Amino acid sequence: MVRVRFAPSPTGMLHVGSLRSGLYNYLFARHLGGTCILRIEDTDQTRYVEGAEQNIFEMFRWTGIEFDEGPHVGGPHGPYRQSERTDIYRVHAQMLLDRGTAYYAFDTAEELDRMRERQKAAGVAPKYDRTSMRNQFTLGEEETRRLIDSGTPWTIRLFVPLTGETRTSDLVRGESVFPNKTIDDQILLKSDGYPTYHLANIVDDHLMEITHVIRGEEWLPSLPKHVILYDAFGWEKPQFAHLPLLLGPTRKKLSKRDGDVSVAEYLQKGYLPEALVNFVALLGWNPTADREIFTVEEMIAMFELEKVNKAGAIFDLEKLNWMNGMYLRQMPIERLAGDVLPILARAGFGNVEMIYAEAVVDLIKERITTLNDIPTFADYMFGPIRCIDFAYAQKHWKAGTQEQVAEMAGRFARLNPAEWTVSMIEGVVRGYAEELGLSAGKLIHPLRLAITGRQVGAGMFETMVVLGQGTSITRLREFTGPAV
RNA sequence: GCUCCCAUCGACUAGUGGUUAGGUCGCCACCCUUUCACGGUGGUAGCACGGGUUCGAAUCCCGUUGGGAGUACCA
Repeated sequence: MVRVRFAPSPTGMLHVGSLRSGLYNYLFARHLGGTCILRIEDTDQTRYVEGAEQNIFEMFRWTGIEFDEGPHVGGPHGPYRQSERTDIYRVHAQMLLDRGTAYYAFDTAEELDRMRERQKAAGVAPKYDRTSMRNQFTLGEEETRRLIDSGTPWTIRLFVPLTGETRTSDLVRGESVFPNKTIDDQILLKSDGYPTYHLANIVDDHLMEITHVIRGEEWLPSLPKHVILYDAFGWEKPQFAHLPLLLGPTRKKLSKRDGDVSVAEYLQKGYLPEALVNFVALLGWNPTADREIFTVEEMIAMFELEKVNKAGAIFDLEKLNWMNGMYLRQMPIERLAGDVLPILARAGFGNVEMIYAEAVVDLIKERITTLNDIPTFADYMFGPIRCIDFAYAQKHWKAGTQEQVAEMAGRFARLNPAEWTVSMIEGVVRGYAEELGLSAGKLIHPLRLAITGRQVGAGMFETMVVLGQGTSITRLREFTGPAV
């Protein structure tokens, strides 16, 4: 039985890269009928951000990705918050101490800084120097005991052999070999009693019976440390799969500098969760080259780690926008209208009827990229015209136009309410155009101008139907040409 | 600097020795048309470079170059 985990640290809003990692874990587990767990890695007291954990839960709920075990749902391997497991890590650190694969160190931050400066000056790679720093080996057992008993702050470091090499294996990248002399004696237990990622992660993955570790490529360089740790404990290793990074436009790891990187921002901007998930899924994984749009169910059915790419992928907003538009057009209208009411309210259009919102969304959904575009794209559907496209007005509002518009308003008024349909309105306009010997466009543009104030919009007759007979006629009668 | 990873159109990718190197986004043109979109059609553009291996390399090997990640008592 396959068990995977998504293990974010609550240090900020959930990142789109994290969303993808979580998604891949979820797809992988569901594909194989396994279990996907959520573990909160909150071992850094200094970076803890209030509300971050809540944001993780909320964003995954928004995207529909569910975890089988986690702090929010419980499970047989809890607690799922590392800050609640500190005793476990301490016991395991002691196990390593007993086996001689870890040791006490007493160096202060300043001493370590000086060590790195010396190494840098000497042109050597920065790495903890076991032979010259203050630790169990240089101080001796007795002094070590005395320091600990006297309350001197201490840490526990991983003992990495100076010779030999460590081999790693990765499902997407294959085998790699790391010279042991380049691997640092990583701190496992910090002086504040909390574990570092490396210890907590290995211990929890083992205790939680994780079979596959699927995580970002930024962890690849520390994989040998993890391999050494598993061996030090004498534990069987899970399989590893390091995912290609999500990149910004400059090909560097996607970060805040590159714009919106948190899932919450895309929610706020009116993107549909289905579109975001679909988009992010295809960054680094491709089930088949002839399709772009997939439901989560389809992705689950097709997901394979073997099809995950090695190279990083740029997060391209243009394609996300296109994809969101695709989803917008195929989404059930009721669902969209429900989402759009709060957006309208925020834009100052309160008291909009659900049925009316549905009609407007249906009218313009082909022309917008996100739901947030609605209040600005079609403000005239929710209140009086706010602005007039002057160039458009100049082009289509000529001498005599006023009278033609008035005539059409009169004819529209003669339609009974049941006749307020696209075909009837169109009939009136085209009929009148024929009488005048004009192309219909000569009349439609003035109509559009008087009713919407701008050039770009949905079909004119459809717009008038949604807007209603009374409002349409009123606008035609009250419009007296572009203000000068 | 050191360690590791990576390399197909501008972007996301298909391709696992023999293809006119395919698809999608973007861009351009045309069609549809009351505008803008949608939709349809066509087009633009790519195997980083150099050596091998092979009858034959985008595909395999080596090197170069380029890019990235890591190098914390952060994850």
